[in-house]
Amino acid sequence: MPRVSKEEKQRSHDRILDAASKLTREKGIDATSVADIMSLAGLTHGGFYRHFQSKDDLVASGFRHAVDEAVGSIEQESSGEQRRVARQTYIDRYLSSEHLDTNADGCPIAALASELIRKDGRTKSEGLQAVKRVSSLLEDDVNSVSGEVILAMLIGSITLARLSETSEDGEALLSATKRAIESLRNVH
Amino acid sequence: MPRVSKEEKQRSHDRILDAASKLTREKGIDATSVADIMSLAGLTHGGFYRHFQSKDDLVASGFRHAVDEAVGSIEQESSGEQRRVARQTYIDRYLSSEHLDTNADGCPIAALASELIRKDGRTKSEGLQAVKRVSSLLEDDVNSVSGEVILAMLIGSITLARLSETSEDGEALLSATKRAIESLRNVH
DNA sequence: TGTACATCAGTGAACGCGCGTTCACTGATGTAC
DNA sequence: TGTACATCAGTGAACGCGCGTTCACTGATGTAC
Repeated sequence: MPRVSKEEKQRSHDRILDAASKLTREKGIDATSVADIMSLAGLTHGGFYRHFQSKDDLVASGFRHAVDEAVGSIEQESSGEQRRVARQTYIDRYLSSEHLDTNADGCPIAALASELIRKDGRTKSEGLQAVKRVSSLLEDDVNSVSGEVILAMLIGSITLARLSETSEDGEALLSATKRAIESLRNVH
Repeated sequence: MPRVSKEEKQRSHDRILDAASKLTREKGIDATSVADIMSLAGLTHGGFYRHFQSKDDLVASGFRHAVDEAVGSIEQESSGEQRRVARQTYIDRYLSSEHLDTNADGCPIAALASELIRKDGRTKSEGLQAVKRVSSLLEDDVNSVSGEVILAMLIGSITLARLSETSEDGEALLSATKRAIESLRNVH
């Protein structure tokens, strides 16, 4: 059957990126194999190296892809009221019960945090950049609570909520975190 | 040379537990092999199954061991002023620059969070219990901010601090989190 | 526009490697008399 | 207390397996004339 057109190759490339981005968030980086990813993308593992240099390369690209999807559109809202609304929407979605069950489509930083810490090279660097991007998105000009602290609360909260015994407990924690963030905003 | 006395076996057992507890926090669960652990404990891998039923069994036990070491003594302080002091000491140490660099001796929940979420069986259950124990330790009777929210802030904060480009950035985030926790305490 | 040929996306078998686990073995420890 | 024997902690080779990566191959795509 092969070879395949340039357009078809680009579509394959995108599917591999999507598959990697979701599978790594769902099962973790180490537990996701190249063959799993290719299979989800509807291909066999042998063709992988026509698209990426290595698994590490794909993981870094897949992570970046996930971050772009999560915050890319919000970053466009350059300032003022629209930015404020987008930020609040982001927080509300982050602390929603949907985000609690859907790791595969959820925040890539939260999903991969303890693996990212131990990575190096491009994957680590994409992790650092992601934290910066989301932090600056959450930065609020009118008061002094930093975007990084808010992000820490979001990540810690969704992580612990996923380590709760029941989804009710998890949702209660997410709500409590939301109230805490609002309290912090009103302090200064 | 073998066999070895009961006391000697107990010492081996403890060394294996210690080694597992540190190595998994340092390198992650999947990236730590049974042979690595046995080697750090001064033994060869073959003897492992005289001590534990499986790697999973050891990981769960090692995690429990780490949690006991971290909070066991503080849990003894049953109430009142001593408890309050112990809790503040815990938070100060958690948000210290020492904790930033020493993953192997640091909070096991933060070190393994995104791996624990995906585990099942005893390891997952030890993770759930650990969150409960540390949360209730951080619960403050005099005001309404829950222990779980504080723990979420601690875990999110140390994780992001470890994903900072410089240790100065990391320490700044830890300090900012400390101030945020104090603000929350004074709100209600 | 049509033809001849080079390219290369995708396939599936194969590679070397490290993993968790098993096993035959050793010899000091523990126990029964 | 001393002796004979069973137990079993620890060793190191071996197992089957899945992994990331490589490779010869196929045949449609892309290109040069």
